[in-house]
Amino acid sequence: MNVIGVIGNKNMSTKNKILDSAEILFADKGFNGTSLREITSQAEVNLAAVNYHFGSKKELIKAVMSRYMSELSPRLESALGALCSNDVKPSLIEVFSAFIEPLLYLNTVKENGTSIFLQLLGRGYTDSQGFLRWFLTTQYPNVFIGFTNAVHKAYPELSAEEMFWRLHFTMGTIVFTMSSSDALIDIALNDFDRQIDIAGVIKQVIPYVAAGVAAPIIK
Amino acid sequence: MNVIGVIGNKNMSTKNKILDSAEILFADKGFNGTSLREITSQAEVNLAAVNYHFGSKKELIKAVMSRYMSELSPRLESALGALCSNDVKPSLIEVFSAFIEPLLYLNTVKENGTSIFLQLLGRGYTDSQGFLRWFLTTQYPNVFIGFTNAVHKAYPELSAEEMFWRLHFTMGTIVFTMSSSDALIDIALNDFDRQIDIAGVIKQVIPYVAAGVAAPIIK
DNA sequence: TTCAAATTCAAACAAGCGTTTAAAATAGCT
DNA sequence: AGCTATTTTAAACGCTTGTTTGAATTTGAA
Repeated sequence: MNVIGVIGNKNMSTKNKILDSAEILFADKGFNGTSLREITSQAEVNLAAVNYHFGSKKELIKAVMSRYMSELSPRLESALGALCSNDVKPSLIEVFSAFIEPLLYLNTVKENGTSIFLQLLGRGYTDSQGFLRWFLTTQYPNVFIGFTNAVHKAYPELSAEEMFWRLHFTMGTIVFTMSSSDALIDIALNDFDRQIDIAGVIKQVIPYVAAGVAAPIIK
Repeated sequence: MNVIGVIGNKNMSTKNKILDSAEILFADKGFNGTSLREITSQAEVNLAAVNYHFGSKKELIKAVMSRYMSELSPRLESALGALCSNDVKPSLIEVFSAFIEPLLYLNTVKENGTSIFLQLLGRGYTDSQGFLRWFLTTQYPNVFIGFTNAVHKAYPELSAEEMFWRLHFTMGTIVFTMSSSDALIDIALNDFDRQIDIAGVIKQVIPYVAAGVAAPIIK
């Protein structure tokens, strides 16, 4: 039994049926690219149900993201906080590895939850002209603060400006990779005959972003 | 006088007026997010002109990209080819730096050309479910081959699969950063009182991606 | 100048969008 | 069972989308 919604259960609420269908379609085709009619017909509910239960499409998008963020945010905060609370200086690999457990936890909450969430995150940064970015940074600021603090502890020589850019590069790497992870995993399967899952992609990306953030400071 | 279009010239062709308006709107709001009516009214041409001159919106998108790729592709090929033709092993910094001159050349071809092109590239990878990615990889395969060869020469220990992932991470970093570069440059201006331009962003990103690709191989 | 080709134009098309409405159905409490 | 509040439903709303049409206009060579 899932915490988020109930898969394949015909007795679940209209609200959750909509959320479950919406998140998959949003992840696949973007927020702008998915219509309410697609969502409601896949969820097998009436078209008007979205506006009845959520008010508008924009509020539905927020609700889809909040369902994941409410699970992720506290776990991420405590994992990052733990790195900063003791006296030993963490490595950047450790900082980025702090994301693994909370992110993979989403897989136990919902089938493919990790992948869906990261794809949604990617969509949110490119679709809809940044309104979702605003929503996340204002609604869950502690995640960003905790992350910044952890990176600063691991690499104090990095100036605020350099850290700003490198964290955004990192965000870009993760978000872009995940928003096209399905296609990339397909290519990897064809070209290298290697079955890879979302955890495998995360394992590949962490050394990359850790090295990027740790790059020598340019003069 | 610009190679691509003519800025502020009332005597330019309808076709170029459409292309000039379209690329800016596409870069700013994405392909799906920009309507033909926005394009034609900003270009001060009739709505039907797009379908008359280009056939469809999809063909217009291709034409916008092709105008830049035809300038960029040969310069990129020769810059990357030069790295591979002699006997000295290039550093990864050199490989990525090979992109700078061809990319900045787009600025001489069109005002803000570099920034616009990179934003369009970012849009193309997330909007429209990857049809533009297909278009670019099939239409300009030599750029990808040259890049792969150059990276292999700089870092031969990297397996094909690891290189595949790291190049896609790199692509993600660049493309994502550039598709939101306007917002990022604004934030940098507010938070650090630093005027930064697209060339400045490129300078920041190269050490990052070079270090990422050069990261130690995971076991 | 004439005439055919190329281009521009206003208008309309069919289709899809998010949202609203008011009636019908259901659920939950007394 | 009866009544109220909640939820579901079909239909329509007003608007925007990409595309097409056919007539008006401009262009360029003979």
